Amino acid sequence: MPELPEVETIANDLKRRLIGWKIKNVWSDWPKYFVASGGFDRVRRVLIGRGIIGVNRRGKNIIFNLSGGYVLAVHLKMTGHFLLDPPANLGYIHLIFELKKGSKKAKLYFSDVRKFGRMIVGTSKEVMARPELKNLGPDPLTITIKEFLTRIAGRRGRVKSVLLDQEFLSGVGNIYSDEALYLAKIQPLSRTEKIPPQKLKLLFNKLVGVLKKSIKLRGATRRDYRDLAGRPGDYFNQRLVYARKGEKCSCGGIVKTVKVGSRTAHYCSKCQVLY
DNA sequence: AGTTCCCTGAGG
DNA sequence: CCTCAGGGAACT
Repeated sequence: MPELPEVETIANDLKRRLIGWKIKNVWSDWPKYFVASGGFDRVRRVLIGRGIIGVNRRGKNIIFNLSGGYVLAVHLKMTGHFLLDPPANLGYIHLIFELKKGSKKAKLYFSDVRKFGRMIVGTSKEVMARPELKNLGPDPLTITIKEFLTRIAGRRGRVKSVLLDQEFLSGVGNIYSDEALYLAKIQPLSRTEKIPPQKLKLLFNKLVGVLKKSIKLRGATRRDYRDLAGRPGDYFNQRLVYARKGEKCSCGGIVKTVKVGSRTAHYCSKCQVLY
């Protein structure tokens, strides 16, 4: 599911709701989530009793800052999402955090059909030094256009692959790379080194624009993504090319797909230019 | 730079 | 039955 706008939505919700709460217990029926952190038993020992003092996003990761300098980094992968005391059980719950604040109690559920999610637990220093976090590129919402142009000038190859590379920029995935390339009228197989500078500038502005628009709409829900309350995001209904194969573009062209690596790119075969 | 795999479910 | 799915690590 989740790309930058979805993870941003969840992280903001978590921050608003959970700061000041304490982890009382942790349950999981899928200990594989914790293989990279020394296993579930160790993770339980580390987490139980800690307070939540902050929640942030780094790329597509949610970072829980815990008392004592510890952090929990969560990658939702394809289908993971958090639910805080949802009105209904939405299923596929493989992890539960029991929380308390004074005499109040709450349960934070992790729902994840495909069980691809990953959790990393440890001291802040330890976790941030791990390659999956340390090697993340800058965030598209904080990088300047100048930095973006410098970075992309150092990259050659298919622009779609470069946008998806988390070491280039962190947070962009299949939906928003397709949408940004569509808005900038660049065909996804274009080589970065052949795209004119003014078009790269446009690409960056369109990328930032579409990410911000989706954050306002609380993300895109195709199937699994939900916010903390279990509500879907609205961007998917307003998407331009993603998952619109065969539909007509406003220019009269038809939306086609092409495989780029292991991903499907969607583009208008008429108005997007191949460089 | 291009597969393959991790998992499960939906849709053709 | 088969292919595909918003991600990314680990392999050639």
